[in-house]
Amino acid sequence: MASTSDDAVLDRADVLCRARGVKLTAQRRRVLAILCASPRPLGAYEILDAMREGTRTLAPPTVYRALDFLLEQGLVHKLESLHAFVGCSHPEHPHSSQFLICKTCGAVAEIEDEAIARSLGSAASMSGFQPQRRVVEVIGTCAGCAQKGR
Amino acid sequence: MASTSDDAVLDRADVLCRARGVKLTAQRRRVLAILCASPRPLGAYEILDAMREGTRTLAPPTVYRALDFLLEQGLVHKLESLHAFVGCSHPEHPHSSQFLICKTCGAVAEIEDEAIARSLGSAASMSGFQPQRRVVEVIGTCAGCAQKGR
DNA sequence: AAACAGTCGGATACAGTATAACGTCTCGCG
DNA sequence: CGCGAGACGTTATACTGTATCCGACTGTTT
Ligand SMILES: [Zn+2]
Ligand SMILES: [Zn+2]
Ligand SMILES: [Zn+2]
Ligand SMILES: [Zn+2]
Repeated sequence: MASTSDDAVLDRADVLCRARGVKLTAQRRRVLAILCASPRPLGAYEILDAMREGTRTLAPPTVYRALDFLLEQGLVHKLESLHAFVGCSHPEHPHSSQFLICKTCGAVAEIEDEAIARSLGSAASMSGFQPQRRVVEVIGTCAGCAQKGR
Repeated sequence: MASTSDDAVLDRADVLCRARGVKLTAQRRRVLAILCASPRPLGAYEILDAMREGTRTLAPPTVYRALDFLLEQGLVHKLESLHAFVGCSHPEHPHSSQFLICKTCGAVAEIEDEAIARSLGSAASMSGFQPQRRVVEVIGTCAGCAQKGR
């Protein structure tokens, strides 16, 4: 993330949670803020370190609980191939997106491609399979790094 | 896996490795055999336990080294969302497949869907992204379990 | 035969990721 | 006020994966 206005994202998250009758508590908001401020995905322990800035004493479960909540609410995504988390770029509507992960610079692009979703869905239904969660992560080199690297 | 003839898979793997000038050693063959005999993906430590059957004393690096080799040779795949491994169902030709993972019975189907591959490729090239590895895992309910569950 | 290089794998220790279990505090409600 | 639910602190522990060092074996060179 690290968008032009992270505060806006946080405020939108606030509104979303209120509308859903769930609480974006201080800890949860803090985790979301840290993720949104990072240009690359963060591991749970990196988030933990970031939250400890300023002599706070926190343990892993605190972070994992906040992450569980944010994942449930679709405010963050987990990148399985990296064991890391990113803020969602468009949490307003429920979605299942795909990720392009640059192994050179670490940047991650979240895309929402209709064609991928369709082909995934039809492959599943051909097998009589009922999808619940989709993990689609492409690891490679982003446009910027490909330029430099040549 | 747990196909009709696991030995056949092993023998084919042998031939493949010989053709490539690499060695399918006893340990590697053993890991592959264990994976092929299992109806569901196995974690590294489950493989380790299986290999210890009969008072053998083995440490994690042994299994991870064998898995690294088998992954490089395309004889097994890693399921990132499960931290587990499966034998490949068609290792003869290099491929990048997709997985349907039933969270009820634990069974995994490896599919190779041209449409998914195409849509993934075109989404990447639209972003100028150069894919190297593709992780596509759909978690849900398989046809069999959906039947029973209703 | 002796020396050597390369690969495989045994063994110990450790790093990184995630959760179980239990206690406390607070808030909203009857 | 007394109660129940949810959030969070705290400790300990489980699970997943690596770094490192060393010894055994194989095939090659001299
Ligand atoms: Zn998203
Ligand atoms: Zn890049
Ligand atoms: Zn395969
Ligand atoms: Zn099933």
